[in-house]
Amino acid sequence: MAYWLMKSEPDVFGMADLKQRQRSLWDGVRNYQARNFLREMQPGDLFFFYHSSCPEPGIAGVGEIIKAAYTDPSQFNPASPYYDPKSSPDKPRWSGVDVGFKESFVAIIPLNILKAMPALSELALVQKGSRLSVMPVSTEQWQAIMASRCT
DNA sequence: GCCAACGTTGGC
DNA sequence: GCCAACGTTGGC
Repeated sequence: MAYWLMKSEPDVFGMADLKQRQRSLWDGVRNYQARNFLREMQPGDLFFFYHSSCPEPGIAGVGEIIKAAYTDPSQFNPASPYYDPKSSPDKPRWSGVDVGFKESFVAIIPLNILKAMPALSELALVQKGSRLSVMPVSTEQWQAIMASRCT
């Protein structure tokens, strides 16, 4: 079992949306490093749901990987913002995973708090200039974040 | 809205 | 293979 962190803009898809729908395809990842992490995910893995590009950036809760990576259909849909004309069905570029709702935090753990935690100094999220939207989280990092949330 | 940092593209 | 130009991310 592995731990991860995934970013999403809550205006597009946030923790509240996952809570309401309980299960969803996590699509639209268009970065090779992030995609490769998606492909490593296994059912039962847990991830932090991070809200980006919003008034209160931070970790909003926990989700679970329900289904391992498969072809992200949005890459073939010209009407989708995630459309990739250079991808073809016989050689798809991009993958998505199915995720499920686990826990919505009482309060978002804000980015500035995460940045101040010594246990997270190696986490890409808090490193200057990092834009990686899917990243692995170590057991120690996971426990440090879980211990810092409001209950 | 600004802008630093990054990833990708494409000419050479 | 280099690297300038461009588009995007994402915090502030």
